[in-house]
Amino acid sequence: MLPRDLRLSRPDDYARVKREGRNYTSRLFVLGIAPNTVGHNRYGFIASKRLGGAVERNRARRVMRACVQALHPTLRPGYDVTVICRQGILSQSTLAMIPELARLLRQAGLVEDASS
RNA sequence: CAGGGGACGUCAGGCGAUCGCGGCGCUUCGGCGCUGAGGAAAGUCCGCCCUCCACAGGGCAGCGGUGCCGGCUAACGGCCGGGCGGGGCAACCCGACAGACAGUGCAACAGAGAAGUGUAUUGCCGUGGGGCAACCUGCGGCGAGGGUGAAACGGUGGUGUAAAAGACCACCAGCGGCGCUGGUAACAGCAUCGGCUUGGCAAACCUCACCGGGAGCAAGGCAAACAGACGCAUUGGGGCGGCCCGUCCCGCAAAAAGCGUCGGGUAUGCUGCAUGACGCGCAGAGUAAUCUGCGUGCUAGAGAGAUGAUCGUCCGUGUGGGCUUCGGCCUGCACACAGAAGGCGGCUUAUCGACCCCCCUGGGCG
RNA sequence: GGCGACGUGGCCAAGUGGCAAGGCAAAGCUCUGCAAAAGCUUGAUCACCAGUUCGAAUCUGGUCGUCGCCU
Repeated sequence: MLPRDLRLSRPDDYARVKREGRNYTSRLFVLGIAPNTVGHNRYGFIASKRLGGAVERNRARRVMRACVQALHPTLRPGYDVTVICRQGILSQSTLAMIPELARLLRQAGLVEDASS
């Protein structure tokens, strides 16, 4: 799913989302969303050092990517999205996270009305 | 059988399905094929390769490191073998293991005295004085006994004496010198002599021997972008991160180039970036570390960072529940430490466990 | 990824081999009708684990944590 085109790569991109975007928070995630001009969505994933070592942080990012992969076809294009995980994500199963992330995206208005 | 030790150790769940990710190759641009984390990838504690500082030279000072002997290695603070010391009944394990008669220094408190051929209002002995006595006190000798301390200036027995003492003697321990034997050496054994004892701390300064130029892949190179000001010069200026030698660069008409200071700007692309002191197998040399030869293999290369998600099945261990004909069966859960970022050799630290081989001690049976 | 510095009561900190200063804060007591101020008292695994030493916050090695720098 996420080839390189669909990922945020520059530090400036993350800073722009943090500065201009809107935030949506749940128990496991913090979403930052800002419109972009590239015509499709781009995603970035943040796992802080509070989660643990490199194994835990890489694991958290992979799980977040798997969730976004499942939801990406239903989303409205043209936005930069950052997903920040909070503590406790490593003890949750992936299948339980997808509805929670979908609820946040719907709250942000990114879910296509037709497909939902 | 129980407990324990060693080791070159080996492994780190296996197989399969669907949806996906990085790299390489092919492509009819739909896709297809191959391949994709570790023993520690970790900590960054050592040693190198590599890159830049022109070359990376010598000496002095300083700083840092290493420190029994021999060997291995590209090198090492690593490894192997040996010696010495310590621990264990043993197999075996552990050791920053040079020098304290080159010098300087340190030892709180307690204690008479803490290293100085030093030590006295505890004590022992002789003797004088006072007192009925217990006892008090002057002088002299002593360092054995008691006591303090982490540590008190050899031990035992005897001679000796008023009482004592290496004051003297015998044996023992320890120190030093010379010699012989074994060993490449560290060292060990033996013999002899000496003064009779000269302690501890060098992970205190230090001495001796040896080693080390500095910085690091965000090194460095190419391209792109941005692009100013000032200063520097003939018995000159600057570099080689201290000094000297030596050597190099620039300049000696100007300009350019160079160097320095300040300011501005910048994480954009490519490269460095993976065939190497490489892995595996066999044979040989060596006690071993290791080396040599032959054959064979190519084995991650990202750039906010690729291994994930959902399942099936099998095996092992632990644990909960149910059934049981006590052999087991069914089912649920859990199953280590941990993720490459230039590469390599080590060390250290983390780690649920499983397996192979060798050895020691104790018990039982034959 | 690389390089470097630092961990001492709740906070700021001195101490560099010999019973761990000081200030702020906190609690208790004195003083007061009550408070404030003042005075007195109380409190430390010296980040952790080993080693050297008679003796370690200090010296040495390792572990953990925090912070800074790189063009």
